[in-house]
Amino acid sequence: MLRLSKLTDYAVVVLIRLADGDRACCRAGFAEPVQTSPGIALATGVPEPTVAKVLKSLASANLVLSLRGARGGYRLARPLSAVSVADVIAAVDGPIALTACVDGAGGCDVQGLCAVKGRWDLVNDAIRGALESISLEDMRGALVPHAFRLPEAALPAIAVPAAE
Amino acid sequence: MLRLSKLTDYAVVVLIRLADGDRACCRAGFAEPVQTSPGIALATGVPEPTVAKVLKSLASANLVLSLRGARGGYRLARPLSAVSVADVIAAVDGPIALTACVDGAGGCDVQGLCAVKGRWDLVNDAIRGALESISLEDMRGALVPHAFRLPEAALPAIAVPAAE
DNA sequence: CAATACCGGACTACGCCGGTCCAGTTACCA
DNA sequence: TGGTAACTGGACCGGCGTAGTCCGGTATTG
Repeated sequence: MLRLSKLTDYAVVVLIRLADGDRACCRAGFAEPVQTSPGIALATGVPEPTVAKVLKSLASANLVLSLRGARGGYRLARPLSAVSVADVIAAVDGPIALTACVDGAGGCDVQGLCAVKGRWDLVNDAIRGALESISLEDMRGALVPHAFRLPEAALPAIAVPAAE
Repeated sequence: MLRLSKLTDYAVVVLIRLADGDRACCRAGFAEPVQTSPGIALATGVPEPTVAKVLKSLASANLVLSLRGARGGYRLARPLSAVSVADVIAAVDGPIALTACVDGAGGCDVQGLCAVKGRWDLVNDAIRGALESISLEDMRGALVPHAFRLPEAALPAIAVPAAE
């Protein structure tokens, strides 16, 4: 089914929340507009420990910046438009690869007979390309029916090809 | 990690084997150039029950044709060039979808707050497109240095299944 | 100094996938 | 006509990875 981990889904939600919150909630206006894990958990409905876990992964991948100590929190390292879905997946789920065959590790026990060895690379590259071409800004879009949107029209309707 | 099930990998191997075997081994020349699961298992190194399982899925999806009874076996329904990777994945792993969110089933418990609901569709479509643009013929390519050219040991064995 | 909040682990439970097996059915062949 | 080979559809079980939680540690603020 080509499953994507649920953590990645959460990561996208959190990142978008981080972007929207930057200028509309929490500590906006301060020198450091950061948001805390509990705050994001509250806003998104995702369990707080899970939010913290996701944030840690994102911080390790330098997708978000962290400030420790009291009054600390997280902040986007880059605008959403500069973050691709591939970046998020790589940060949360590790490198993008469809099969165990692709990594050099000799996991394939029938290598001598495998007729497609190395050919998944073709598929991997295609998927990677597709994933890298979509930014979180694209995913934010104009979708939320209620509750999550800010009055300001500062969100330019990104070019979504033939949406609903 | 965007994992692709190992069964799908096997399915590709089996399908390519099925194509190559059509004109090079087993019962080529007969009215019905079919190959049996045991034969394919022997040729590919994949455990026979697993091969059978994969073949069953492929048959259900009409990617291969089956002939029951003695002297029965499997045969490609379409040339490899007419089978996309997406077809194989859909046959073995079910419909292509990255998250549980996409299917209407109310699996998402924080739907009211989910800021990206429906936006994974964008990613799904991109990946589906990438997958559909690659055929098994592309994956077969000219990759095998010399392993699969059916020169010696492997082929005679499958030509005579009784030699097991 | 105390409170807050990130950091980096480890740890556990659940669900799904990989792999196997069995009974039943169909078709060829002697 | 009976035996055999092979597909068919299902159930079954073990292993692994993910989801989710928790704890001790550290840094910063007030």
